[in-house]
Amino acid sequence: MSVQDAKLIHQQCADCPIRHRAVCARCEADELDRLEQAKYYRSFEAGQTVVWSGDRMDWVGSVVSGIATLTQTLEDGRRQMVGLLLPSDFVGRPGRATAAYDVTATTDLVMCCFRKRPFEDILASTPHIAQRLLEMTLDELDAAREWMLLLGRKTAREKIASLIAIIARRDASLKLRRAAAAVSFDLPLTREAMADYLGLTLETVSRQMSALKRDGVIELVGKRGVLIPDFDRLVEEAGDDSDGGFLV
Amino acid sequence: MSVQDAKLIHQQCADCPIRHRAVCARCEADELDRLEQAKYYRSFEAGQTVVWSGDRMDWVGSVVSGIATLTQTLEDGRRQMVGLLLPSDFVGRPGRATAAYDVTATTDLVMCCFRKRPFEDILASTPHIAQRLLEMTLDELDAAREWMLLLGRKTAREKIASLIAIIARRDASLKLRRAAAAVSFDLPLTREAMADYLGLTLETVSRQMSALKRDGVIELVGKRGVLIPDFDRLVEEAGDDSDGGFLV
DNA sequence: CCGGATTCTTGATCTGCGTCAAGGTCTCCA
DNA sequence: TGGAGACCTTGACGCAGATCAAGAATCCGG
Repeated sequence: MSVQDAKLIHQQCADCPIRHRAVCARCEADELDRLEQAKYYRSFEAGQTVVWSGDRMDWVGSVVSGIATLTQTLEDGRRQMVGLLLPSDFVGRPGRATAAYDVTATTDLVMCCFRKRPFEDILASTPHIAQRLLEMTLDELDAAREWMLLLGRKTAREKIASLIAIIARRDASLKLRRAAAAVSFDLPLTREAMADYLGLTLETVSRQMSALKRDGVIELVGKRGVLIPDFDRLVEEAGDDSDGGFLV
Repeated sequence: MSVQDAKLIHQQCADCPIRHRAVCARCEADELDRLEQAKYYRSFEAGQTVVWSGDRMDWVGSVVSGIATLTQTLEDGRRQMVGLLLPSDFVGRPGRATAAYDVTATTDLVMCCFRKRPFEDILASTPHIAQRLLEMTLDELDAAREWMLLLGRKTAREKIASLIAIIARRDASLKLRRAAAAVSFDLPLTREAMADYLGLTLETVSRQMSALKRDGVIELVGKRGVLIPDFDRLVEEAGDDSDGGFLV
């Protein structure tokens, strides 16, 4: 997808906190212009690193198209993914100079960015954006906490089922919603990335995928394709308490 | 500690987002009064449940004194703690009607509460509070992500060392700070609560505490008391990448 | 359509932590 | 001060998932 196409999508995206014109109906015209001037787009190829943890990061932004991940690494190389960024998700923290996590594009990626200083000014002067950002941050916090339950207490099989359910839910968010029909989609993550997300090894991920396939919970088409014949069955395997909620 | 004492502390607490008079220098007097009227204090005994997950929750609040925990539970009883609430920490989510987690007092606890509706009005009309809340929520999100790394990738020993380091850091936050002197304090959590926090069993927690003691990393005085002869050594055992950061 | 690189699957074996079980210790209250 | 109950420690054993090691499927450029 080209940056131009992505910008077009961006115009239509209702959730992105950075789409200022839509968010803020009350702002002064010159304020709007200031904001639009500060805005710029950046694109990355699949696999590229957007920023490394600890790097200076003088911008904030949101994902326009594609998928990115946030990961932390221990010095001996153990890696844990701590966030999955989808279109409209926000990256960067007002009031912090350096990146706290590695940000990596797992697919081709387009982001909409602001230099941090102007953005902070805007944040201070237009309450809507701070409030919208607060809401989004609270959602992320809920997602992170749901994920803590997964990491701390679920079995490998439950973890895999949870991840597939989560991806299915929002990949197919419109189609699905309790439609009993089978759902299919492509996993946007390698086995290794799944392992990093779930706190498992790549081998265990593969084994449990195979097990779920053997038990008829999912079907695999090629490497990345997944078909879910019975979504409720999958959710059951995920062992979710709160009906699965809506992670990320 | 009595509610009166706690209120007194509350007056002095600079971090609490709810201490409106201190936070907002620009508000109108009648707005202040409206806020102060809506405010009330509640106290709980150690072990009491503040709210159950799923319960209607028509208030928000912040901890004045004592410690509370947020936990999630799978239907078969597996429990994971997802938050530790210390004085000044905020509970409840503007724009949500029911509690998402069990909130439990682990020590005697005093909270400062607002009915949700008035609080939301105030939030909408006074940007400072939304911004302060955003900042706090971002901090919590960082803490949650650090915790995801711990849950997903650290060994039992590293988990214990991390938890002790975290508690030490902010329990002794003033005294410590690279002071080479030994630090000692009381754990505010039972072994079971520690296990729920770390995604371990109570037995494993106990075993690893003993192991750390045997290896001279910590000393135990009574059940709850901990003494850390060499803080850097402890941090090393925690395996932390980013110098341990500052969790919660 | 071929060959190399990546990514994924599967098997064998090992091990850290969970589980089950039996005491021991601290605390609190009479 | 002593006894009951909550809380903690330690041991023996088993198993889920990690680790080590081959292959097999898929992708991709030539």
